[in-house]
Amino acid sequence: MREFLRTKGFKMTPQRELIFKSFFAMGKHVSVDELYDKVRQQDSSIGYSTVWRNLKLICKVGLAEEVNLGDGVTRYDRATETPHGHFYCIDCRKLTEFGMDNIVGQLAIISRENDFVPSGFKIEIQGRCRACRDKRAGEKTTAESAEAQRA
Amino acid sequence: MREFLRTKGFKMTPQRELIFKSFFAMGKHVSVDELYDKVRQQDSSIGYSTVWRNLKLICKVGLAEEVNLGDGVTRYDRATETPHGHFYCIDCRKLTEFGMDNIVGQLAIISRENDFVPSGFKIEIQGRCRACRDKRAGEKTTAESAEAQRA
DNA sequence: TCGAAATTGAAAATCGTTTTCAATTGGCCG
DNA sequence: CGGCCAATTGAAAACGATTTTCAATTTCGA
Ligand SMILES: [Mn+2]
Ligand SMILES: [Mn+2]
Ligand SMILES: [Zn+2]
Ligand SMILES: [Zn+2]
Repeated sequence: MREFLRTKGFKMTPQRELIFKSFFAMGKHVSVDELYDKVRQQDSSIGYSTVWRNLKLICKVGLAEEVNLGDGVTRYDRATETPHGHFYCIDCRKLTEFGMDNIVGQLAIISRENDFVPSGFKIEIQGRCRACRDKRAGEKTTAESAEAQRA
Repeated sequence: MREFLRTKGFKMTPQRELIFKSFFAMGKHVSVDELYDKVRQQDSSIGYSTVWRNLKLICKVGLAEEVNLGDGVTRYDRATETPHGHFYCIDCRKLTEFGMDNIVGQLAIISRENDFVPSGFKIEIQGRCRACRDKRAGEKTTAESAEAQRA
């Protein structure tokens, strides 16, 4: 890692090392805050901006990319060998992944047909995960059928 | 329109009427600022928050939906009969649309296979549009081949 | 017409992101 | 080894789009 960064003109520091390690140790779709908290457990002197900057760096060198779901927080997703799409539960906001190898071909075709040179594909499927559907079903029978405020 | 809103429990006002009219008269993917400017040309007394609130309302009643591209501004896209995806040019940030009827079937299948009940699909293809590619080509030959700063 | 509920506009509050700046550190060079 | 310069860090402030607050006004059904 140190070497990898050096070739790109970046230096290694204790903070950076801890941040990188922690990021890759955590699950996918990590927010700055989440990583900040995590890192703080090891070294409470690390600043927020350092975490943020290194997350940006991780993206810049191609090891991750930002995921934006319109809910106000940017999440960082480790780069994967094969592209994947996201299921975004509109209730619990959990992200789940799925492969999209079969679809990528079609997206490439569509791009070509539209004289567009693609560099990346994003597929997001919104809906409800099993857990939230079950929870809803339970609540609906129990509670009144009045207006359920739009989640 | 007035009637449509009334049935949903909303009132009509001069401001609202102008905002709705203007929104649907403008092209797709309108931001609050853009609509605000547009509306102001007709009635310079309308407040920013009123425009914002009505844009939200338009979404709430299903006539449009927010589009988030991670560039900091939320855009509002008129609801279309058939779902469509977006080409997002990483140079000029222009959005172009494409139909995705053929792909929706597959996304539905993928969802079912993953025990996820979908309510919406989003496909975003990032890359470069023809205009920006041509522009780049021109610049590259003219200028030096030094490090092109990552756009 | 009356009044409750919705709407409006200005201003302020939010809040995640990004920048600033002085101090510190990493690592290449001699 | 030192020394030096660019990179990095941390705290704090700046940003900026979004959202809320609140008093005043308006809508529309009873
Ligand atoms: Mn992912
Ligand atoms: Mn669109
Ligand atoms: Zn869920
Ligand atoms: Zn372009």
